[in-house]
Amino acid sequence: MSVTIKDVAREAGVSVATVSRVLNGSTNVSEDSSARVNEAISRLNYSPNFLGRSLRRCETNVILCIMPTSEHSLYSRIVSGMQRRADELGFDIVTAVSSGTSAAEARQMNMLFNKTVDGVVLLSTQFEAEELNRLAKNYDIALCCEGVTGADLLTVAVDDESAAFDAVTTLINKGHKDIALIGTNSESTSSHAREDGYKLALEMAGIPYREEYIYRDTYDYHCGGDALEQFMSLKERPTAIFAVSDLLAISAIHKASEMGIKVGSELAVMGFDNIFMCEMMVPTVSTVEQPCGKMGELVVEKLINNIRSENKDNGYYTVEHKLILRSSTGD
Amino acid sequence: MSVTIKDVAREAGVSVATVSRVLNGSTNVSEDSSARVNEAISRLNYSPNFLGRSLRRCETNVILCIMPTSEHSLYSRIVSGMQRRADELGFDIVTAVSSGTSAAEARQMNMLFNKTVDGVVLLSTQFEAEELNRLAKNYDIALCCEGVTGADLLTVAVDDESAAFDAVTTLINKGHKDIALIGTNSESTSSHAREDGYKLALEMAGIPYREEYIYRDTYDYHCGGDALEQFMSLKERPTAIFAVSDLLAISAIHKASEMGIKVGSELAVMGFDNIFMCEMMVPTVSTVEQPCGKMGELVVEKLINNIRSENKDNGYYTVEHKLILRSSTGD
DNA sequence: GTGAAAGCGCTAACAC
DNA sequence: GTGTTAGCGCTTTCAC
Repeated sequence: MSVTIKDVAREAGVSVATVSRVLNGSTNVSEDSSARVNEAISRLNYSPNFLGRSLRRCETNVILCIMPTSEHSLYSRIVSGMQRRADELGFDIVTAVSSGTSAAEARQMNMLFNKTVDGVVLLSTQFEAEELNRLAKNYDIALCCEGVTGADLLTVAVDDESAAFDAVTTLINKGHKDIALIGTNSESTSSHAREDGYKLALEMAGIPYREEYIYRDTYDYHCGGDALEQFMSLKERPTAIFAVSDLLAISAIHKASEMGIKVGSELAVMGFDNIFMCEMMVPTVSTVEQPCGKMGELVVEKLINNIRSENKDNGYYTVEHKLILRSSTGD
Repeated sequence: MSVTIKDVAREAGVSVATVSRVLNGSTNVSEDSSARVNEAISRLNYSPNFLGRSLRRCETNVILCIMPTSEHSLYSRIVSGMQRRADELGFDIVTAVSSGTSAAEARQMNMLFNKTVDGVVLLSTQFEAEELNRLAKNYDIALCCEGVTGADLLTVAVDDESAAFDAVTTLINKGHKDIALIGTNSESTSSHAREDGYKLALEMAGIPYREEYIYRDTYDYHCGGDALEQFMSLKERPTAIFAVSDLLAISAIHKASEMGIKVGSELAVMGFDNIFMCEMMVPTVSTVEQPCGKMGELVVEKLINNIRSENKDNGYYTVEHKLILRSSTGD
């Protein structure tokens, strides 16, 4: 059916070994042979079978990126960065969406076990630290964007606590004292770290922590609006809100707008992630930007190093965040 | 290094053939052997090498979905549908992002040529019809969401012309006569078909087509706002706008809001696609919904049929669209 | 500079 | 019901 290296060899009048040498850029081939092989290749429209090659070489040069959803511009941008660097290093990136379920994630991890891919990058995971540590012993796995407490494997992420600290401190410097937090009950470490940063910022400014200014639910869109409703039902309404994700911030802004509250002047709102929508909203949304492209590049580079090397780097690499101030905080 | 079928065979005290039979659910294995093999498998934590299997079977049971961007909820939802159906049929879906460049797309198509995947679904493509027809002769390729004029291969999409016709007719039925169009100059067939639907709706209602009510640029976000500015500079401003994509509609709404124009009452805006953001905007955005999940399921099912069969189905399958009316049209 | 041949891990045809 | 073996397409050692 398909044209193989044998066909090329026959067509070029050389052995398969010579064809293979040409394919892999070996120097030990005469110009004449090389030319005849290349000619045969294009004449037959030959494309090497990577299954054979990978089986023989015990490597695929493919990295799988598993993400909970592809509907998050944060992830898309990380993947773009991964692709950029992978391309330079001769690797391909393929992605799979786990929908945040451990069943799907486990199934997709099979591609690692059955040698379909050389390594995996997890953008947020359902696996426990223990399980990850066990897996990382035998396979090349990395976390990106979202660390796991207690997991001892290659990780690239922003310093969530310090980023949240900066965000809230910015609100404080604008004169706000009554600052509410929209957090989550999820097990995600980033959510907790951002909450820690919020608390620290208040503490450093000598502002008392008030339990009624904290709303915790899930990352689901409607929770932002729910939080806002609750905050606005308080006697002492907050004048500013820090949400641990842009989507929650946007939902809160949406609800505020419905309630006739002027976001930007009457109420300041700050999100986290800098998703595209932040610029499209009315008002535009202030937020903390994660350097997605850079995170993707870095994690791929480190992971490929691990794939190629014996002694694994299981470091935790922190990348710089950046505050983006827009209309929702009156900027 | 890795544990292979041989190790399992030795451990279980049987031949590799028997292990293979157990692995593949053959009935011709005694209960005793089967039990011993399964025991050995779990004792050794064995996972079959898919490179070996795929090489031997000449199939991978993996389908690649190439998309121009992963930052479009439309595509994410299509992929979800693809995964759902693929899972039922024993296939895996992996995705790759071409960024809308033919270079990346061509590189990703290599996975088809080098046997890394069994088939490809293209969600919008840079390939010409001719090229696609040539490729489809030898490989299993399908288009989803976006057809290509003159391409004779398996395609699943909505009837863009009829969908746009319905959208514009809805505006007309609301009493609008001055209806502008935000289209594109892109080569995408869907954009053109939607423009045709717009024209047809006007024609059927006896409303004259006015060139100054047409704005064509790219799918880029800012173009919606640019269009709105131009429309509002006209002496006779349109009272309604139909945009060929939600992003363009949202951009126009954003700009209108900046200009103090009340969208929903003073100006009706209708988009296309029903992306998540439609519900998050203030006002929420009326639009035409494409049945993404269904399209994904259908295209995967048909493509797998093609992969498994000799005579290829290169039909063009149309799925039903649905109008979603929200605040931006005063609903 | 080149070819013959072994073997990567697996499945399936064949023999018993 | 089970084992032996050829061979999928490729790379790479070894010999020349």
